[in-house]
Amino acid sequence: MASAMEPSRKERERLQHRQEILSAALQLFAEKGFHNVSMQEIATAAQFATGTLYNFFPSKEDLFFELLVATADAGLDLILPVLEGTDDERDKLSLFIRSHERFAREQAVALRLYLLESRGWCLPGPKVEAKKKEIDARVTSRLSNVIAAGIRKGLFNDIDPVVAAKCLSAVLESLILVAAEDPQVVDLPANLEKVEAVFFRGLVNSSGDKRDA
Amino acid sequence: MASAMEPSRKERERLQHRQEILSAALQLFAEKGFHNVSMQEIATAAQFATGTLYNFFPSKEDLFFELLVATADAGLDLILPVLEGTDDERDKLSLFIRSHERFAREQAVALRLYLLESRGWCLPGPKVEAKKKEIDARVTSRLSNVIAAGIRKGLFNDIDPVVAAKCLSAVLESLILVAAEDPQVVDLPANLEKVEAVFFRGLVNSSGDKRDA
DNA sequence: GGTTATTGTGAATATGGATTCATATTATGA
DNA sequence: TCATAATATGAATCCATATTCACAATAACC
Repeated sequence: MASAMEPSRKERERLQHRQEILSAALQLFAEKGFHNVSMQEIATAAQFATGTLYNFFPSKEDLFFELLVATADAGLDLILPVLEGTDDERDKLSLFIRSHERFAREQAVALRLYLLESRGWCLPGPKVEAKKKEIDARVTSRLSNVIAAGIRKGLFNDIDPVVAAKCLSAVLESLILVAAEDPQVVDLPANLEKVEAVFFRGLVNSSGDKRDA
Repeated sequence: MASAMEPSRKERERLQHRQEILSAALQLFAEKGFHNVSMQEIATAAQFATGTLYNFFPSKEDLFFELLVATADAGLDLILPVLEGTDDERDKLSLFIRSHERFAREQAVALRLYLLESRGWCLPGPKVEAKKKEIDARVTSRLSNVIAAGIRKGLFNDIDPVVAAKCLSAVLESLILVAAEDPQVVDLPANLEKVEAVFFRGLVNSSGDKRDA
């Protein structure tokens, strides 16, 4: 048996199979939603037998939850980092908004999974509920911190940062969701710019004076 | 048999029964979502036998669809009228935003039904899809017309009216949905005011000059 | 009261799909 | 090559629930 260092070929293969199942499931869930995809379907798509799925995941719901967590975390890792650093808060927000384009492009499928299920009401389970709230809290908190900092520096108008943060993320989510439905039709970058315009002419203090902190 | 004028008692009773079924179903669907409510449950709640439901509605999906249409239309009738008239566009938008409080209060249940299902992905059926788009189009079109008018009059900054409209409705939907989940915790009127602040400082031309059309 | 039409009933049926498990296949190590 | 363990298989099981339908209750009309 291999040491703990190097995963044996067998272990790697197992992981690989696991990934293949997850990947097939992701495609299907994102396209049709939890309730409209059967384990049969997933198995067929992943080129396994039905029973095999249960060697990897105790239930359909667990399989789904694992996907949800993975995709949500990956998404956040793509979006949240631009809010770090000590840059100008306007730049951060602008970057944040624009980063949703890459997000939508690179993770269209994962995104659909996350947004569609997290907004709707298809799943029971306190696990999902909890995860959803955790994600929401993470985004809102980072975003509102940035906005609050901007307000302190006099870059932004004095507006409730939490409400502003929620507004912004609601808008971005809805925009991205529409864009994910038919990417050809929607010009996401252009729309993101327009959203930025809407919010910035609201948030940015129009008289050019800065107090600076 | 009664004339076409006066619905007979029998007819009225039948309508009444129908309403009772619809009402029970609304409560349940709004609370648990389409897939997590059984016809048994609805029948029990409405104090009928399972089979009786099928004397009124050909299928579970039809029952649901009927509710969706009814509640959506009622909601729109509550919200859209404030956008009519020749008032000041700022007032109209302000009223529009504030009218969501009444909406949330008076139609909390219907609202949950509509928002939860329309955002998620629980239902198949092109009928539902179509209705959803129709509703969305109605709201966006009225709203963006008002914004465009405001822009022409110099009341608002020159921002893409359609995008602005979509932003606003996305924000209001999300706010209302959260408020519907636990009405005690969320101070909806206060939040609506804050949303108004966010949007208005963005939309309202901060230099006080009006061009007027 | 008896006859017929309408409406309600709920057990029985049908279906879809998640989960299980006895078996087959494949890998591992001697 | 054989014995054993690990995986994979997919038909069979089980369950939930939408839908049906033969029958019962009720109302309408004579």
